[in-house]
Amino acid sequence: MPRKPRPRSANRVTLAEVAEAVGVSAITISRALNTPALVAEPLRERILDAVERMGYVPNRQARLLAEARSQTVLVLIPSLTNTVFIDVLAGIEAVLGPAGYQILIANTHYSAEEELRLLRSHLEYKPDGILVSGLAQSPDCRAWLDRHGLPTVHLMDLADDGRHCVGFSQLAAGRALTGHLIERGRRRIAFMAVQLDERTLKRADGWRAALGAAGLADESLYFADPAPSSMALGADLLDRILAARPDCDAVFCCNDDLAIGALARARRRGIAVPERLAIVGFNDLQPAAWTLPALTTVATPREQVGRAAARRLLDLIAGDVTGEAAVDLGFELRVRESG
Amino acid sequence: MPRKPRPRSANRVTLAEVAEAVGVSAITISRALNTPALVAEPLRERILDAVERMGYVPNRQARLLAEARSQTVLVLIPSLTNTVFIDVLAGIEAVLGPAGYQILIANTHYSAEEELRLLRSHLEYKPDGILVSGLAQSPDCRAWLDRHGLPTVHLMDLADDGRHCVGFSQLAAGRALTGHLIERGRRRIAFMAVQLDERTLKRADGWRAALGAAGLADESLYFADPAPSSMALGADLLDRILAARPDCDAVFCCNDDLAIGALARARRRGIAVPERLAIVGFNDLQPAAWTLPALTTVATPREQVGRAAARRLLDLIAGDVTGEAAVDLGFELRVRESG
DNA sequence: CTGAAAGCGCTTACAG
DNA sequence: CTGAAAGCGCTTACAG
Repeated sequence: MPRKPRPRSANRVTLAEVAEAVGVSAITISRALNTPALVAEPLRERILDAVERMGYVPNRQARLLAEARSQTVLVLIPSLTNTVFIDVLAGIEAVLGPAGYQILIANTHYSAEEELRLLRSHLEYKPDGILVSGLAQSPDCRAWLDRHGLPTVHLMDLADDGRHCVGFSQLAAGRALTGHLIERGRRRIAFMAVQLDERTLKRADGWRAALGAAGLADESLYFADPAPSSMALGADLLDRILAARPDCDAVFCCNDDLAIGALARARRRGIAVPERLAIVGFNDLQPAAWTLPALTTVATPREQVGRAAARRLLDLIAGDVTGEAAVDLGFELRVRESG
Repeated sequence: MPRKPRPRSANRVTLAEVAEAVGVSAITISRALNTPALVAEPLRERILDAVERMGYVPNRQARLLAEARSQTVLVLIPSLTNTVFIDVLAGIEAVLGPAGYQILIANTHYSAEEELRLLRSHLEYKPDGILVSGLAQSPDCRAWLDRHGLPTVHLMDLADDGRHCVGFSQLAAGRALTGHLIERGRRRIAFMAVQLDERTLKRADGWRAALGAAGLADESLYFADPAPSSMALGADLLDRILAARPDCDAVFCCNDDLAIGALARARRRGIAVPERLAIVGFNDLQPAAWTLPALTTVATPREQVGRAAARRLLDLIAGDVTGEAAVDLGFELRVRESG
């Protein structure tokens, strides 16, 4: 019994309709479009004319279903407003776009529950692979990834448990920046932590390691706030730090936004930077080079991470699992004027 | 003749396989998942158990195809690195995500050819609607949109030709900011234009209108560079402007990034801002409030534009075409210290 | 409450 | 060079 025809949206011309119009079978239309060499010249022209005239646009959903593939990659990132991930995304797009993949972006808003929810719902798109930023997935999330055996590459950090990842050592970067401050003679170096995601915590561990090695460890110089990062928060936290520890001579802000806010507040308060107080950031986003004094920070290879991770994922999808699991792209100290 | 089975990727459990395992028909599994009320309690439990145990994840491609809908919205934006569009995207996501839509982001890189190419290829996803930023699509692009009769909402600007759009008047904003500078006694106000997209050109028209009305028109104060925007470019253009017009007493930078670069350069050169030279930006991005002196600029309702446009699109998709075609969300002068 | 049939719009072998 | 048949994995009516 034929089902009742459902209303289709305007202009949803199908292959069958083009076929009927031209007077050939659907598969010939398909071939004229996908493997034109297999269709005789004059017929092909008539078909392409009809396609143009009728405004036919192939239905990708149907094609992918028939081909039993999705040509889709899922990208799980914790934030869209954080420039760091935009840069990573740009790198991913630069590699995956030309490779014909559709990128599905899921914003987890730094929440483990959101992450699991988004992962589960987006698995329905049957992605060929997944790019995840951060290694701090909930155990549930990891279980799902493992279970579905989907090629997965982690972004922006390094793991040593065999998971594929492309990034750099957040801990080493935190240690290096702190080491630089120590070398410059700073002795009471505060750490300003916000958001408190895995990467921030590792930078803090690096700060602890460097302070410990120099005999300067002082946990009362650790200032944490779980709120999302912003310049305003950096300014406010600077006030809190100086109120609690007026003897502090340097502040390691866990990212550039905080540092820019802290720097502005310090200057408004008439605190000499870097003479009286060093202020350093992390990431080397564009504005870091344009503050006065220019910000000392750590440059992170964000776009390269995106590109390398995308390439790695394409390899994994193709079944090539050779090579190191963890790809370290390093980081660079950018010593400018603020510390 | 049955076709040869193609290899399916690991863990691609299908509805039919779950059905076989449970010993019922596929449709019953589908019902247990989508309309559980229609399946008897004990059977439903057995089914959900099997689904969980087998790690079944429905194939959205197949579902959407069967339902003859896509539940997808295409978003065409000119840039991902420009924070303006990230904010708009966040607003779109906030509305469309909860509504169950998948957002397909296509980055046109400010290129009309890219735009047309991306539009054509993404039409294959049969989106239910389109969100486009800017009104400057190529005629080809507009022809495609018209022809396919897809619900479309334009972002961040206003049109008067009946197209649906949500934004504000770029021209009026440019005029207002220039008017403010004139009121403050500036007489030789330069305009720094980059990228030269439609929105920038309209801001420049606003600048011209305000200067003209005050009898201050001077086209030699218009400085344009088609290069992409950056703080470094803002700094360089400031040098060029001052070299050509050392008598200039204000610079209207067509966006905040340029203004931040120009401001930094001016201060490095020892030029007093705003006393000797006013420098103003556009958009009121986060850093604008944290420069020294703080940047005078125009606040634009980016996230609200995203939200309102998404809601508008949902209405259009639902067939509701009542209401004004152009929704003006306005802008706000943010007078700070730099001009 | 459960199922057999048909269909969504395409592509992949296999014939001819 | 072109086509009839079967299938991708799901859902929608219609029966019972």
